[in-house]
Amino acid sequence: MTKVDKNNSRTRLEQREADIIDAATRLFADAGFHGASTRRIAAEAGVSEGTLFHYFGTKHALLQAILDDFYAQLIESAREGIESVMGTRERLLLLAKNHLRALMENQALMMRLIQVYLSVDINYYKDYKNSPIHQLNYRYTRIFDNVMKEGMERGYIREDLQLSAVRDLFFGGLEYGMRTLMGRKYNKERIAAYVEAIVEPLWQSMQSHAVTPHAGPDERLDEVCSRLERIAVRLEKTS
Amino acid sequence: MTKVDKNNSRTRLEQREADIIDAATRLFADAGFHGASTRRIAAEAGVSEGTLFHYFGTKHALLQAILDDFYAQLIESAREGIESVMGTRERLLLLAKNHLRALMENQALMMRLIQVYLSVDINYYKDYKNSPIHQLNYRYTRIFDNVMKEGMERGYIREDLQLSAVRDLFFGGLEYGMRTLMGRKYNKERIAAYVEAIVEPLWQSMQSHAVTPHAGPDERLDEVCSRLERIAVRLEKTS
Amino acid sequence: MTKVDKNNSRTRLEQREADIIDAATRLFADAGFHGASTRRIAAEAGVSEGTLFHYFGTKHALLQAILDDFYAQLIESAREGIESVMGTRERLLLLAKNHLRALMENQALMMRLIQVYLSVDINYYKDYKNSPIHQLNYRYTRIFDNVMKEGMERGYIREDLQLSAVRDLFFGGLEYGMRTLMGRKYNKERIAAYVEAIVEPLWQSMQSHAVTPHAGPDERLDEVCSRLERIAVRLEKTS
Amino acid sequence: MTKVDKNNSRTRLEQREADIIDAATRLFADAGFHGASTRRIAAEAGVSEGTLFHYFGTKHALLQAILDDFYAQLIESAREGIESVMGTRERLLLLAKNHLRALMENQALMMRLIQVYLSVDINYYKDYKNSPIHQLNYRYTRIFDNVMKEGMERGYIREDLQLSAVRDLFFGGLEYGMRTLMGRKYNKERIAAYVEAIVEPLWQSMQSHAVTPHAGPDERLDEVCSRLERIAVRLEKTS
DNA sequence: GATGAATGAGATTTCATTCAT
DNA sequence: AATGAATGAAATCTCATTCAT
Repeated sequence: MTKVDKNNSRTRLEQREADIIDAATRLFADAGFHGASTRRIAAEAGVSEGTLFHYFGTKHALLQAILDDFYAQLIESAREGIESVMGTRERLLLLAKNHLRALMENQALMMRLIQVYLSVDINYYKDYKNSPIHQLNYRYTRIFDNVMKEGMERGYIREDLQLSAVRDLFFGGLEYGMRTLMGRKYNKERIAAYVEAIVEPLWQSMQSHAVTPHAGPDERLDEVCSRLERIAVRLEKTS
Repeated sequence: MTKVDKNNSRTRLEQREADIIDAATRLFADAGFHGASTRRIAAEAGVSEGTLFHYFGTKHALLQAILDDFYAQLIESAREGIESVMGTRERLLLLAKNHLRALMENQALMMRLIQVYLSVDINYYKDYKNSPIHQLNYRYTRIFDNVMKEGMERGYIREDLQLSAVRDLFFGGLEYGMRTLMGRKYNKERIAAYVEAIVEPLWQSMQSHAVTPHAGPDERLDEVCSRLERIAVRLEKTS
Repeated sequence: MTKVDKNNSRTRLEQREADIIDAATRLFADAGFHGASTRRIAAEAGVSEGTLFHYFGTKHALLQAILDDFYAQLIESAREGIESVMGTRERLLLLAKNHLRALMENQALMMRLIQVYLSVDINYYKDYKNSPIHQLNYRYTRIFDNVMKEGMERGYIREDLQLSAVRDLFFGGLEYGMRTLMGRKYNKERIAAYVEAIVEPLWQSMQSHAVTPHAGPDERLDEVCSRLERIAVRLEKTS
Repeated sequence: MTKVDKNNSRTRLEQREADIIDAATRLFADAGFHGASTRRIAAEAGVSEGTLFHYFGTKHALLQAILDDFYAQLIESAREGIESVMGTRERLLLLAKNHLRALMENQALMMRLIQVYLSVDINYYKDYKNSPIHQLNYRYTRIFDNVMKEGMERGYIREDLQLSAVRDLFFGGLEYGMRTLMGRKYNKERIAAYVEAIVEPLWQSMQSHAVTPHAGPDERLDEVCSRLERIAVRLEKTS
């Protein structure tokens, strides 16, 4: 009986916490961090404003909790995903889909906004490197890194890639284009197509280019061309 | 004399406008749109708050003016840049450098923030497509598109690329990685290296692989030769 | 005990609300709606500005609350009054006294001002007919109407009166003259005298004029005079 | 030449003054005294804000100038009116029509508002009695008083009337009911009907009842006869 | 633990008025 | 005489946070 009570009350606490986080996520997504007042959040969560602060202390801490949850889910689904397929290419496609889906389900241009917001808010977190948001993001992108490293070890992709650059292209590309997808409803096919379009060029650049033998002469030609072009431009200007 | 007077007073107005825009840009960059109060902005610009509103009407309008200025410069320097070199690869490197330099000089993660902010602020601009910020960004990315299209036409790069995806990778990759560069001071060499690392994989994926080995360079040589011949003719005439 | 506590706290809320309303009424009366700042009102009520808005939301809502209270009292005392006497004339005198007393106690030229103000503020209430103030006033003047109708039914006054015109004369007359009374302190005798002076002419016009025997010849003469005068005027003009 | 110049410039000054007054009247009527900014008024009048203050010194002074003009016209048309007819009743009808027309043409619930506003604004004019608006109103209502006194002297109406009360009923009744007429377009017939409805009860209460049976009509007949005789003489001359 | 009344600092914006030109 | 840029005080309202109950 006591145990049940305890369980119940703990469950009730957790439920309330979840309610608040849900409401806050929804409202942050709608109106942005500054646009969503704690009063409104509390009302939508069905608790008093006092309770909200009782649970989370500050509005920033509430945001942080949301991001923790968000990244936890993101990381979990990403991990599950890559264990379900073997090939590097398939895994990248899966990571990309997972990423986009998570962002869009959370109307997450706004998640991005918050992310950026926090990273910029130097009054709050003095430097990005040590900000909690950076830590979370780091943990998350490590999954991508590991997929890539395994791909290199197994010889699926070139070993002379600059990992950080590819990572930037991967996540940056996905998110930059997402704005175009936003507004429209979440749609599995469209996402799949978009993900392919983003991953395909990256994938090609990851292949070992052993096949292109003409490197030597080509490079020479290339350089000569550039020099000639520069001269041409200069001449055109002066004439 | 009167004319000088007139000039002076006009210049004074313009100077004040510029002062306000400068101060606002700085503070928005430091603290974000909501974090920078108009009072603070006015103080930093050395004018009264009344004057600020005399010039810009609303805080949003001030932000808009900043973005207008920012994009105007961005577009101008981008245009100048691509006219100074001929090859697609060189042009892309130049666009990338220009983009990063502009963003970093303006501590522009925050510019990005605003961009995202506005696009999200659905209470303010009901739909992203018609928002002023979208228009500006569209005009800007057209420059990239044109470079790519010309590259395709001249055979420097594959014609079966999905332009929008490459564009997303290009700008998204640059901006995603920029956060790592931020905080540190603007540094020409580091930027150049970073830009190469981002552009290189993209460039490789743009090449027609193996199947069309020599096409590129040959055509390019041809064209350069033609131009040089034409210039030679002109030079012969003028000299 | 708990009940008392509850009562106390509820009473405290009500007390605060009453304090704010009192202060606002006083200041609106002194300086008009625009002339009384929320800051000043809050200070006079002994609460913070935040609290004022916590209770009433907007300044307009505060004004509305005042008017609601004011009319509620006005209506209640009017109803009580007419039930305490029987004759139509006595009832009218009572209504008039009640009206004047309420207005003067509330320094209510200003109440009138607000009333007019609101009805004119077409930016706020687009049409007078549906404005809250009109509704209140309508409910209030219905009391007068009912007294009159009953008087007609019972034969105390003529039945061919145009009710709306008499109503306008009654309330308009009272309020127009009130300005003269204002400034001086509330004074029961003076008010009684003034009320008599206003009601007496109206009362006479309400009597069935059967008593005036000479009506026949007089009216004829009267009409002839008017006709002749009109002709005279016309002739003067044309000549 | 100089004189012409002077005339021109004086005319131009007067024109500007009139422009400002017109614009201000319109805007005050639309939005109330506080709702109409000097900036807007200046813009609508086609002058600079500086000029507005150059002419009128303060916003309150501008309002005062408007009221001066307004009452001047009101008084003039009232005087003209009562000279055009002879009978007391006709004169009262005429005064009433003139009053209503002037108010409605100026959307003048608002004129009334200002009037009340000023009289209440004790921060501005410490006491109503000495306020300029009171002076104006006093001069205006004197016209009514004179009509009444003449009517008494000539025996058209009872002499035991309390003039101030009748005056309050007359103007108060007209203005109280005016709100009902507002909103609808100015309409001659409706106004005439309304005026009759207001004046009729007052007129009845002014009649000497029973006690002074024949006094009035006789005198009146005498006078009309005299006038008709005079006109007859004139007509004989002209024909 | 939960509440919600209370706060006061601060936000954006408006406005009548001044004054150098 | 005319301008309109400049001002700074003040206005309404919002908000995250606290604290007594």
